[in-house]
Amino acid sequence: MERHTDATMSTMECTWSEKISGDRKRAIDELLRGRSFTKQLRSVLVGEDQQESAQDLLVKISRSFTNTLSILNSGESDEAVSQIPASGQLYSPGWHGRRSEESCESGKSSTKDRRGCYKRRKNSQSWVRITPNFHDDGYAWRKYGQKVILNAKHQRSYYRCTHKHDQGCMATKQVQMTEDEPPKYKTTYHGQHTCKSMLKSSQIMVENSTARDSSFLLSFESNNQDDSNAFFSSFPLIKQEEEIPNDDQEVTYNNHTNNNNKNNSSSSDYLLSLELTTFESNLGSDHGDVLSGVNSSCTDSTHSLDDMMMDFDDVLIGFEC
DNA sequence: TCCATTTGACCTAG
DNA sequence: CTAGGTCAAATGGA
Repeated sequence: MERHTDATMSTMECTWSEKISGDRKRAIDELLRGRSFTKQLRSVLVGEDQQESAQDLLVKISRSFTNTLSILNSGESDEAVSQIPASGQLYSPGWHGRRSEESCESGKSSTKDRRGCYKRRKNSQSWVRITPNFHDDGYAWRKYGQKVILNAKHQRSYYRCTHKHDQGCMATKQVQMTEDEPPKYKTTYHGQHTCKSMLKSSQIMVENSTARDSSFLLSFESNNQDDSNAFFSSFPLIKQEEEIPNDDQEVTYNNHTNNNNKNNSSSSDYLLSLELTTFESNLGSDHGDVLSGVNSSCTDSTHSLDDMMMDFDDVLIGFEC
């Protein structure tokens, strides 16, 4: 509440529904752009269009979806605050990455009293990586905690991005040694890096390509059906993983929800994630056989590009209606 | 002095 | 109520 900027204050005069419809239109525009880029990409992939590289188009598509999600997130209710700050606010001084203050705001004021004030990320996106040795993913991490975990032999370490405070980067990770023999390191990533020191994202690609590890598991998790962010936020990472053919690596996409019955809901977000997951999987050579079918509808990874475009169109139609 | 890590307290979700 | 996630004071190393 106190976090409203002047700009948002001024917009409060217009009705909520007006704002929603404006955001909705912008979101649709973004999606339409994405669709256009996707069609171009299809042309590139089938050899009709040599002017633009598939990689450039992928970047554009990814950006389009990110913009869309930012728009949609910024239009959400006060209750549902985006995990991904809208682009314009990313490095604003007022944004410290902690949304939880609202829950602690009432009555308490001293900084000491605010210890532990946070909201546990119940629905945030996460992906897991298991490596035989401690994995340096190239980002600057700072350890902020360590806990003994029930039924686990080893403690779990908690890391956040070093740039959390100066750039509001909300990426965190947890590292825990498994009880395997030999022990492995299970790293669970939460959130995406929004900091500018993404200097090493290319390094991540290189690391993966060199793949000194005989194998690792990478699974993307979204525990919330609304959390389409999860999928899109990991977009760049998925792309990087997919780009380098590596027979040894095992990639598993998880799009599981806590409630099975939620799968029955024909949420557009969910559909979009599914189809694009399939789409991505088909992009990088033959990963079709690697894609483990967490979702039954996803096991058929042999859609033609046209089929996927049709599905994509359907989704957009759903949005427009 | 600065910065990263350690560690116990604190808070929330389940 | 408990387990897990986060905070921040204390501590240590460069």
